[in-house]
Amino acid sequence: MYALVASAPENSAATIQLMTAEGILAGPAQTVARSDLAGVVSSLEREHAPRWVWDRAQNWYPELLAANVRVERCHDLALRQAILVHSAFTAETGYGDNAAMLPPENEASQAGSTSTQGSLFEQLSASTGWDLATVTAELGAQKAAIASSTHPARLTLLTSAESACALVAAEMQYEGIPWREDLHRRLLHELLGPEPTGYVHPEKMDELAATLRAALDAPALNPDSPQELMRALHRAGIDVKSTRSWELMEFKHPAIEPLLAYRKLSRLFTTNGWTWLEQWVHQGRFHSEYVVGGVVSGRWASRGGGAMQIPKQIRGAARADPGHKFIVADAAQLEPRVLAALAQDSTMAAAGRDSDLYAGIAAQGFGGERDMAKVALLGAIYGSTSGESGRLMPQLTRMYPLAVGFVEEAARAGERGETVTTRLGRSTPPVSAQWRASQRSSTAEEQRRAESAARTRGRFTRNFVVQGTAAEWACCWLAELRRRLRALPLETVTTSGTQADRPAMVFFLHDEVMVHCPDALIEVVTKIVHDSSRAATRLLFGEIPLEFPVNVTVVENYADAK
DNA sequence: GCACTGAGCGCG
DNA sequence: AAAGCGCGCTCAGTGC
Repeated sequence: MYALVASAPENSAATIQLMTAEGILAGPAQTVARSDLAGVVSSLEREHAPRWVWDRAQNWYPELLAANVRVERCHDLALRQAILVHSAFTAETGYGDNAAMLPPENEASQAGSTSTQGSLFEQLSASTGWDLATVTAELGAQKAAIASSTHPARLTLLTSAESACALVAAEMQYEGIPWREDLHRRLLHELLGPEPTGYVHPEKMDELAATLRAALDAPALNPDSPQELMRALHRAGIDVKSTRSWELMEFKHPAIEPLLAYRKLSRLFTTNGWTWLEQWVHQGRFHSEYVVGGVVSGRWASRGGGAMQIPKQIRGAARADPGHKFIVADAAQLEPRVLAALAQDSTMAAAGRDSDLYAGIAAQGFGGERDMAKVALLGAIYGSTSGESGRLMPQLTRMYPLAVGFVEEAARAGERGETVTTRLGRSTPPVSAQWRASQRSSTAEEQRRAESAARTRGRFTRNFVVQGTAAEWACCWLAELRRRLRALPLETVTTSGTQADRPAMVFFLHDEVMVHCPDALIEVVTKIVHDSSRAATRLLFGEIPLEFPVNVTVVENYADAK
């Protein structure tokens, strides 16, 4: 059973239509005031357990969660459309030409909540989501496109898992990461000094700036200005081409150390300091919005608060509640393993038989040098040509012709302007007409630039197939994890039997997931994490002679993970 | 004053 | 040791 959810003509209402899997309407559509929506959804969920179909989960689910209503499954039509529009598997179906225009994002449901940004136009357009006719037509068009595609099973899996992730993302946003404001403030005080009042810098930054100005003999220097800084460095005889820290570290000069220290503190103060704390941490939780499929490769992005760039420096402020632990799980060497599976390179798969793939590769041919094996393999996935990893490529190619050949072929296709596709069917967007035109250029200078652009695109497509398929593995892992956690019988696993005592996914970062878990459930949830990873591997690749091991640590404090 | 870009750096 | 992939955030600087 499907339950289609759409915007009613009146903005403050929704239309709900039940429909069978065969597309037959089950009863009349009902119009529900937005304020009654959660109650209606809750009772339909209990009665029919339908698959909810809506323009975007993000436009509907947050308000349901706020009313403590959760759903088992959905179709997020916008996320499915983003996949199907470009997928090579649906290229012959004509779907891309007929897809409905993407629904706007509902501003009110977003995590930022300060609502200071966003033009008047955006606020107006945000008020109208898809109506019932659009939702019905788009669902039909998507089902038809998948059914007539070259790989219906893979696209069904991908679009289902992606929709499940939309639910995961909204739930994570709602839960938030347990975040101890007092510990964060203590960390800031230790590193930066007392909280400054007004528009001044913290003590420790001012001290370092003064040391730096003295060392460079530049009393008026603003260390935040790359231009001023570059001039001052050159005057002091430090001949750098940029002021990047790795380049500065090559030089020996009394100004380098205070400059690097200043940079580090400045970054902490401006990005994750007191202002960040006030803006993003409320009632002991850090809430950020996740953007599923926000990256071309299908990885998640985040909006607001920089959830996916939390520096290691402040992870100590993430603490599990009393009686709880964080279960932090990350997939070991996910991308190299994905490459071995995609290329069906059984030699590389054999190297990954034990839990450390890099060590296995090092043992097979890099004289046991694990770091060397790692640099070489990542270089192959990123398209490195120079430096140490570039020099190691010939040896890697001799050892694993299938794996290296696979990414090389993806690179060549990208250079020719073709699209490439992940295991489950996410394709790169087509090259622009401008890009294609530039490839047929006449002058030598244009030719040189065109070749450079082609190589850049080759590195992109080379990485896309691996990073994108890794994102699909992680997406399936999350979906399986969510399903299994929901299936835990509430009364047998918690003392209080309340929603608050259930294990909750609270953070996800590409190949790592964090579950906030009551102490009594740590063993059972740890097993679920592992079971879900094995399920994800089977869903993507079937039965293959390669494991995707997951490292699990149980900690009170996120800083103690790995 | 606003929108945009580049530099720099945080994460994987 | 080197600088190859994908992002988001902040600030300085620029152009209107």
